[in-house]
Amino acid sequence: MSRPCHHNHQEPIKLDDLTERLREKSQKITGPRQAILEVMRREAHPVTNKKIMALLPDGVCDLVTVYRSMHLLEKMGLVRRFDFGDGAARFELVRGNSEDHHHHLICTECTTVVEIEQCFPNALEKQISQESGFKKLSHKLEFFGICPECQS
Amino acid sequence: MSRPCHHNHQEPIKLDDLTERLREKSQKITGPRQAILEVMRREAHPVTNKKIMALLPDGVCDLVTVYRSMHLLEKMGLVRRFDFGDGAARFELVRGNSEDHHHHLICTECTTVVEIEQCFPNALEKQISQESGFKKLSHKLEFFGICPECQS
DNA sequence: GCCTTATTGCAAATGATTTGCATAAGGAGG
DNA sequence: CCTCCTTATGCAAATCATTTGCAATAAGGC
Ligand SMILES: [Mn+2]
Ligand SMILES: [Mn+2]
Ligand SMILES: [Zn+2]
Ligand SMILES: [Zn+2]
Repeated sequence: MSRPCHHNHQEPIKLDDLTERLREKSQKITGPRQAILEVMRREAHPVTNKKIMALLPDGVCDLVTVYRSMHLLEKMGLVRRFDFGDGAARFELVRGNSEDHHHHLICTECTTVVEIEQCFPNALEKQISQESGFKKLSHKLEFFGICPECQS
Repeated sequence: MSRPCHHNHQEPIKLDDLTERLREKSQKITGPRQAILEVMRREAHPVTNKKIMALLPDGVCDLVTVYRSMHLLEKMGLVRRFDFGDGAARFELVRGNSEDHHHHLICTECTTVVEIEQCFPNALEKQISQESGFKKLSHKLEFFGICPECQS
């Protein structure tokens, strides 16, 4: 069983947040962008551009617009990009503190995804930074395995 | 400064290893495969197919053959695949115990690579396995940062 | 409403990786 | 060595995700 979720899954101010931040940069609040954010809010796990497109009401916009919008939302820090190792990028809405980050556990059989709260220990990352002389360390970490369903 | 390297960088039996394993599966010991392995032995860090192709003596083989060979070597456990987040797969020769694995620290400015010995704590991975019910856990982990050279 | 500027759609370009298929080259057996 | 069967390779073309160019369109400040 998994522990209580630490992420803030209900945060109704996201659309306003978008509006606000877009205005600051004199970017426009368009139908596609709002619709995409609506889709992202409903998703519990990272989704691909293609999937986002499919979840959008018919005719909202072109796939290219989804790509461009995700780049924008990523740059604005509203979504985060993940890589599950199949060639397609996935995005997840950033909820709560944008400093936080988390990882995933993906079933290699059925691609079921579980949100993971454990993270690479900060002390170890600091050690790596010191030993290497590198600054501004970050990491990409995802877990793979076989889910209960697929173990039969 | 980095610590003494724990990897077995001089292991002259690799080609025979290849020969042996290939024979077992009635696969052929071809020029391209031997040449590619020679290239891989000289590389300290993961390299892309394109780079391998460039490091090969002229006319050894086609890029497609490099792709196919790397798939084979990977399946045979002689090389391991890495993903540094730019769309190209990278491969590194497996030296020493094939159970071992390690990670990398990549400079986001100049793509300098440092081999990292720290790994995600086994205890934590076990905990994740128990909490999720997933089996056969593994993980993909790479670090990013700015190298000393690029910090100016 | 008007005007400037950002945004979109659509077609086409990219780049990495894969596939189809006819030809070439291993290597077991003689 | 020579033969034969099977695996490997080259080359061209196909895929797939993602990006770009450009003309047409929509936002939103005034
Ligand atoms: Mn998540
Ligand atoms: Mn390495
Ligand atoms: Zn599963
Ligand atoms: Zn650097």
